[in-house]
Amino acid sequence: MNLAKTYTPNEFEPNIYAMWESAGVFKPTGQGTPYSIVMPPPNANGNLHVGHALGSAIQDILVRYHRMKGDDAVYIPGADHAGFETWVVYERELDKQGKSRFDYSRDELYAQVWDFVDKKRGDMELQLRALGVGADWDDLVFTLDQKVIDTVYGTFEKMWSDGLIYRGERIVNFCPKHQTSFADIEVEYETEKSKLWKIAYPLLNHIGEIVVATTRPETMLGDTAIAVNPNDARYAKLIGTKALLPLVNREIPIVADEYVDMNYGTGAVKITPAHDPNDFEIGQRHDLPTIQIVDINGTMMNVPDEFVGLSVDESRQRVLEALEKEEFLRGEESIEHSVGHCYKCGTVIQPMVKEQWFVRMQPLAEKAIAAIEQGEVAFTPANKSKVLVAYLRELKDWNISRQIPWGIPIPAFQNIDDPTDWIFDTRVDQQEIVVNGTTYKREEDTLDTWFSSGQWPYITTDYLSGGQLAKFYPNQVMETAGDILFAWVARMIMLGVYRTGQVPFRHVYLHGLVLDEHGQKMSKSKGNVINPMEAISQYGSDALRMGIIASRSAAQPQAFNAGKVVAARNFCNKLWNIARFVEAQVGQARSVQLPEPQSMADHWVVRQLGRAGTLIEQQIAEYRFAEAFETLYHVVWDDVADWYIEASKVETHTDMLVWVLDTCLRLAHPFAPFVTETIWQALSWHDDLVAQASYPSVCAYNELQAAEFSRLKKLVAEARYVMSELPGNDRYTLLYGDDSLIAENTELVRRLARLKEVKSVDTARGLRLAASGRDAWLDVSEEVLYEHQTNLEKRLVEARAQAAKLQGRLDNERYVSQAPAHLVEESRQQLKSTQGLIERLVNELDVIG
RNA sequence: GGGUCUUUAGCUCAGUCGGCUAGAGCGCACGAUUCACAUUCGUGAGGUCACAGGUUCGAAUCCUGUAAGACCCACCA
Repeated sequence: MNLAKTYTPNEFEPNIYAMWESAGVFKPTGQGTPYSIVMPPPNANGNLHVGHALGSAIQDILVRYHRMKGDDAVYIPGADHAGFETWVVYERELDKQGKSRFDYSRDELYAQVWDFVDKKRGDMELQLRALGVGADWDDLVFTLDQKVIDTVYGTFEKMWSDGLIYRGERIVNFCPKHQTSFADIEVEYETEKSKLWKIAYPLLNHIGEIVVATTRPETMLGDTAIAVNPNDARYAKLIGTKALLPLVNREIPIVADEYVDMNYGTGAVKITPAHDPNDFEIGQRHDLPTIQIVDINGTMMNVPDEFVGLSVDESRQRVLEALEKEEFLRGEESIEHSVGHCYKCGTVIQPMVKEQWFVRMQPLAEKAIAAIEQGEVAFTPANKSKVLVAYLRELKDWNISRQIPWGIPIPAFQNIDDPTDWIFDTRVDQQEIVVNGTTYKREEDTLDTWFSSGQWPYITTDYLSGGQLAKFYPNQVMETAGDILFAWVARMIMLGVYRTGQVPFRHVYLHGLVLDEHGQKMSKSKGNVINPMEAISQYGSDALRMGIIASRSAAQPQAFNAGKVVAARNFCNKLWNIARFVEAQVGQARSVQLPEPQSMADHWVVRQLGRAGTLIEQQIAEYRFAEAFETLYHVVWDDVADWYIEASKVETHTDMLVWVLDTCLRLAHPFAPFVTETIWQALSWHDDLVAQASYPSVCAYNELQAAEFSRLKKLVAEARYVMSELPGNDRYTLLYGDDSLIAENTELVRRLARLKEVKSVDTARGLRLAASGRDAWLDVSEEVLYEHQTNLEKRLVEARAQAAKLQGRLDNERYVSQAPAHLVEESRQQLKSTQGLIERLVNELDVIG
């Protein structure tokens, strides 16, 4: 025997992977329809999490399946430099060494992080291999590879000349801890309890005061106006006049702006253009000065001496105290409002005015919306298309500047003599360049990671340069996590359409968040993180793959279920043992041919495997992976192992056994690549690898023969059931009369039903197996027969209820006239067979009674 | 404020176009077991499909509303 007695995945999985790689099975064959999936590049700064196990299992199933179907399939792997994410990790490392980013230049830091990531990246790639990911490693793209940077710069230049990229002074989301700005999408809002303070500003041209309401009193130090609604009668005559800003004693105008809600607060709003997005816009409309009062460290500047250098929170307290003392406070009110936080460190985001690079989004979004609405990209689940379009419609300009050293440098230079003169240039390794006698200095910011990863499909396939993989663009499927629909999928569609004129992929499949076993979100701080590598060492890679896709539907946040992983491990063990049985029967070296079914069990198993194969194809085509796996699980376990293998112990047809196992291995391969390959290799029936084999061939069978076996199964099941209801554990004899199905299969029936004996009799006696409708009895004693009477009565009641229900349905004229004819016919047949059952049960009770 | 999703067995979840007695895994109960596998085999119990209406010959499935929960978006100072 080549197959060991026990199934021990950890002993063979690494070798199997090495075998695939050295045989080059993951390379596109150049034959067939191109089928491509590009891996969402995992962050190169750490370990894979369980979400990767789910995503990569689905991606790998699709690619392996399509390869077996004869497509020219490729799975392009990647690694993400993950700009800000990695920077956060590295900054922590610096912190541990007692260093800070300010101890080094941008170029030095870039080099350090490069080394750091280079070390980490290998781990991630090994982990993907452990998951069985059949990716074409030679085509791996790292998001800082030269070709990525070249393409990204090409896009930047095109956008620049198309007027889609501009540099502007805007309110940006700024994290004072990480000292960088963010895109809107990177800010996490949380609802917090706070207070709405009312502050009196003395009027200059009238007697009295105007009271404003604010949640951020400290920002009053930067106020440059008060705004009221133009239709607000209360303030009408104040419009155009001035008020005095308390504590600062600055004269500020009272302006009218539609933005102000008359019904909220006092109807008068203090305007701080430098630190609030709405105030900034009002400031633009009314030509107000912008005074920055919070610096990049989150401390106060440009304010009266007593507040300079205070943090925002301290400043709030001191301002309130001062206002109280000078009697400007006019009350406070408890409210709830949402506050933006840095999604990495939780620090409160400070909106502040900065000059940054922005992408004009609406021209890009419009084209993406059109493509989505025309169905050029399909979504699973389908509703996500609507959700994405709604997002795109509201999309505002995108801040792509990041004040961190780790990332792709922004390819722009500024005239040292004219700050408004910017030029595009890719010589970002030089701090200064001279163009036509003018000196320009480098922009020190880097690009938002999503700006480059948003171009992933056409970069990885070398589509723009027309490389070897160009035919794989657009990709067939983008499989990724549902929570990056906006951040990534949206940008890939927009940039793909912009740069290539076509959508980057035909289908988007989104998987949901994997929660812990109790349905809670996993997090390091809760300590409930499931490590996929531990699951692999415990149960095997195949088991994790199947266990994690089982019972899971698209984009649904669902708990990790270790029970499913165990069940999948047991399934692998079942496959293993089917193979061991077959090996023992037929040996290792032999050829696999399309067999000719002989016994009715042969015909039946051919039918079952054929049906399952077709069903799995449909289910994969509809992205129903959990159901496809369930189909596989049941055909292998229930049909093949529990019935066909058992039947073959009575009558062995070796060619058929070989074909059945071969078919199971092919069907199972996309789901359980390691164990199927291990068996395939151990048996030596083929010279190739199952990873390169084709999807199972269909084998002809006779439906009548297959149906005969189904009838036999029914008889066996009834015999088992009736015997389990009988007292004691005796083995019974089955008696049969004029019944050729039993007569021709006495040994099969005896063995499957665990009977003592199966023999023919002239006169009926004992307990009739009524349900299966065969001419068969269990040879039981009078007492047992009598005890069994109640069971028969119970079944008779059930059968009569069923018959009444069917009769009622058929008596309903509207059912008969309006329901589809085949359903009506089906009901008639059911009624007939139920009536037959009732008759047999009544006879049986007569005999006993 | 707007939107998306979820609610089915003790637990975690499937259930496609509305159509057989609503399924799976785990768990539970009873039984088996030298002959591929205790990572096994057989049998069974367990469900008011969240709730209330409606449409239909027929609803877990479609419509309306209610409740509970999850998530996303949004500038309400």
